[in-house]
Amino acid sequence: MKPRGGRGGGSEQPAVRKGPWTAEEDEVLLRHVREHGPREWSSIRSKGLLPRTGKSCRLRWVNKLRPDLKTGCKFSAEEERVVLELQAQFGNKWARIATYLPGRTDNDVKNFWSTRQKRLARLLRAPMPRRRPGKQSCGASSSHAYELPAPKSPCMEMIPFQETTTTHRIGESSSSSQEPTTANQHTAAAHFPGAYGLPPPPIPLPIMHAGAERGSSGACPTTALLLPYGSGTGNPVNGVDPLVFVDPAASPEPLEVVPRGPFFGLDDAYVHAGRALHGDVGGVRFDDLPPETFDFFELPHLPAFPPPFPPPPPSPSDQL
DNA sequence: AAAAGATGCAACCGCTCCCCG
DNA sequence: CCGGGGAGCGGTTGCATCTTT
Repeated sequence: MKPRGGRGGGSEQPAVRKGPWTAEEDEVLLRHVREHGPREWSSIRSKGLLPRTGKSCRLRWVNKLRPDLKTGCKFSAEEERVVLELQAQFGNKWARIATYLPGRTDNDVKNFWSTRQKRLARLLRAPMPRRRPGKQSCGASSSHAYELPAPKSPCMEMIPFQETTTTHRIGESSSSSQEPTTANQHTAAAHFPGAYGLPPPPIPLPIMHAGAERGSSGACPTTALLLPYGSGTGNPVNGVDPLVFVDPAASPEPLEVVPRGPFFGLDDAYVHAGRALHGDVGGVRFDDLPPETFDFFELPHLPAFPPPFPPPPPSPSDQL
């Protein structure tokens, strides 16, 4: 795709400033929005109001200065659930997903998802390439992934989300030609046929507790010799296999279903079982669980169809 | 207490879409 | 109809902060 040459072609503007915004810049930007609305971003620079690009101004407004933003609070369980369901349905359409979450921006959703993805990848014993020593690139220099002791799969970094990144594309005649590409970026390399069939190692798995603080403090609560096991039977509603714990030493039979949560979009039909064992976990969020909790989750199979979701609500206030 | 690692988030970049002349 | 430019979106990166060792 050829770059649009004339971009920023005003050219006689002061040098574009990048990096963190100052309070003064915010104030100027807010004033502009008050006077002109959240439009005409480019004019901010062309008028010499700020040495920022229109894109930068727009981003600052959308992500930080908009008055209706929920800043500084983590995603609630409900928000988390919505993100998961919508991601499964729409794919990485963060802006679209964000329209269902008042006060959240596409960047918020994107970051939330990314964080979650990284954590799951790590928890599944697929160490993400360290960012400090070099930029991450799945598989590109995959030596890290191959350091895995277990015969899992190469490049498992993206595995945890195969089910979701793929889900929405099945049966979705997407209007966006970019979706499959995006999906492939995450899932193609994550093709790991062996992982689904591999029995997990016999390592104690902590029992989840609602409200448990997140963190890898290792302060995991009680543990039990419960291992995750994909039932392979499929979710009757959305096609996603439930996560089932089994104790292979005692019995090959599934012991319990992992309580629903925001994790893999499990259907409510599977929630009650978890509640029966662990109490009501409806409010448990991904962040609330000890990472070890997920260490040996088996991955659900791909759903056959994207779950339904109601039509988008009226667009939130992008205006003042 | 210090160092190393992990995490979360703000911001930038590249690309596409869409409107307008 | 076509091309230019603005706006928007998704992916990526940099860095400050928090946590763990």
